[in-house]
Amino acid sequence: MSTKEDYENSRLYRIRHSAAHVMAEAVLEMFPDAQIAIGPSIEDGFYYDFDLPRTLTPDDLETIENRMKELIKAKEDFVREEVSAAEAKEIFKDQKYKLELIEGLESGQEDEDGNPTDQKVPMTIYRSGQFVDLCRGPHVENTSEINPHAIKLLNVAGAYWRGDEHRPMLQRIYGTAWETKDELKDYLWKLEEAKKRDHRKLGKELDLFSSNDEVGQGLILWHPNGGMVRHQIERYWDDKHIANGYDLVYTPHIGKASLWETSGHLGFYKENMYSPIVIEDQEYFIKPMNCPFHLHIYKSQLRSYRDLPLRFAEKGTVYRYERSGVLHGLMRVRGFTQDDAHHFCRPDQMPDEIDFTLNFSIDMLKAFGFTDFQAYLSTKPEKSVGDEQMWHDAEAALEDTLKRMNVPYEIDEGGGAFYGPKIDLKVRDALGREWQLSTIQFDFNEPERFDLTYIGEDGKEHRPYMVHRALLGSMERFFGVLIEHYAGAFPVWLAPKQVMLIPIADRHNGYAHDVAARLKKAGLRVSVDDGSDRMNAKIRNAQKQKYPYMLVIGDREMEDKQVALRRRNGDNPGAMSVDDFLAIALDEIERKV
RNA sequence: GCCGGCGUAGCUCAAUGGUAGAGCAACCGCCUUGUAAGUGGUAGGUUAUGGGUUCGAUUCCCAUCGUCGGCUCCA
Repeated sequence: MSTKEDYENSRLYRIRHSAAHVMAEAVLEMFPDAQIAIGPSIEDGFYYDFDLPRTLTPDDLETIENRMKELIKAKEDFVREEVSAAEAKEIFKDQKYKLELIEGLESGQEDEDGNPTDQKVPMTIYRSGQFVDLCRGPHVENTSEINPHAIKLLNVAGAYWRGDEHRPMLQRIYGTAWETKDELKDYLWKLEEAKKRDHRKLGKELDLFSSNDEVGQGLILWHPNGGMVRHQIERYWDDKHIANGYDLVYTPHIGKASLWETSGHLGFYKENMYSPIVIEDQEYFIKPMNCPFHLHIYKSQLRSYRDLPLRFAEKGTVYRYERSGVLHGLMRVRGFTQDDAHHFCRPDQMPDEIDFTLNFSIDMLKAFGFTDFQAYLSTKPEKSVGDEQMWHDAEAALEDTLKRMNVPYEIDEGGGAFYGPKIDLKVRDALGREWQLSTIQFDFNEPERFDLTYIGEDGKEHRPYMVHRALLGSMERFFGVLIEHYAGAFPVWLAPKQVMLIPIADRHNGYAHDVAARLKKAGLRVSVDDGSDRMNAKIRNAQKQKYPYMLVIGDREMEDKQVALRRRNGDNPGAMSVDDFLAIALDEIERKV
């Protein structure tokens, strides 16, 4: 895997950045009064932000793309020039966003994209054809290095100037660029493939879940098929937790305002919480997190150092206000169930506890078929509680674990929660996309606020350390990721329906039902298609529903007391005894393949 | 929340300023079938909701709701 720096030094990066300039040139030809903002390379492509007199249409994109191809063929050189602030201001005198960037550069506080920096960047411009941009580069030497058959404009979207919602909304054109036509083709294929795997589409096709106008946005209805997958996930999860020193707990969905005062949520998290409900003159809030309840379970009795670590786990359903525009299928919802747990331990146990948690997390994700992980260590944010030393120690402890366990990680400076630093784990799915699932978070805040203690060896009260963690993240998001990872073809152990029996003619129905009963008794999830369709149609339907096993039953099978196995991947092992099939199925379930 | 697109039958999608159409699914038949769609028929829509323009709106305009692509924010 190449790093970010490698990418920034790559030819592809220069090609994309240069393509962004060419695009801006084409747009400026079309709209001479356009105000241009910034246009960098990004993963898989580039964009440029514009302030235009009217909104762009898909037709405009085609026009712009065609013009770009002409400009590329014009073989224009990219010419770099270093300029003074005054010269820059003269060149960009009609470009208000550029002038703003120039001021930032001049102050030495910002780079040419307006990001804070502590080193003063020399002011440079790049010219290509009629176009000139304030830009650090680098670029290709000449537009001819951009392959006109390997670029494509993808879509237009709104984007705030400098990503700030209080500033003007600009129009952003996204494009992609590659070195060769084939690479572009591969990329577009990947986009198509991603569309096919979209969990929202598969959720409908496989009848897994839905959401509904009348219920409310961001609130998920799990249908029987989705419910079965979830049940299997949860069953495995429960067993694993019990086997690994966790206690399962259950807590209510609402709690009194004073609870959330104590926890600090009303101080730090209120904008994500729903309005209170009033019961007998007392305000109650729907929980956005489970921790305060778990803390009270801890506090329900005196704890000895011998009791620690304590691990309370709960699949706790929480509700958070999310702005309507951010909701997305199962990935971002307003009501979700976290696979939550809180660990309480002595300070000396903390390193082991973190090691354990990260290990457990990775094992859990591996069981579901994820093998490629990337960790992010998030450090102290601006708004935070706890003293510097605690933060430093905790961050060091987390980092030590990552190093010990050899998990590749990046530091997300200032990305921690207000109450402590955290490790987030992202998994890479079958298409190479990253999803954030696990999070392991230190908490300096709540043990203090709730005055948690344990009695130490010395007979005195001590403050325990606390870790929050969610491994799958939330059942909703995890399910969404699972659907996309497997394109709906879940491993047998998770598949909502495992076996479809396909009698060829009506006279085989009785035997098919007998076989079904036998398989059900062995614990398999079995259906019988005893309708009047032809066998071919029955197979097609079962394939589309992604049944892992189809068992065809005709005269021969009935005669020999067998079943003819067909797998959803098209493999056709043929006739075998019911016991042989059962052995295969149960083995694959056991091995989670 | 913001910018832009979209909302027609359970699903996928047509069509038009003048009574809304197909395929699949559903239902009722016929066929009794050997590894991805046998066949005939029936039924199904106040064109998301509420206003407005118009002789007439599903089509044009506005608002609301939902949804999609992004931005910002996150499990």
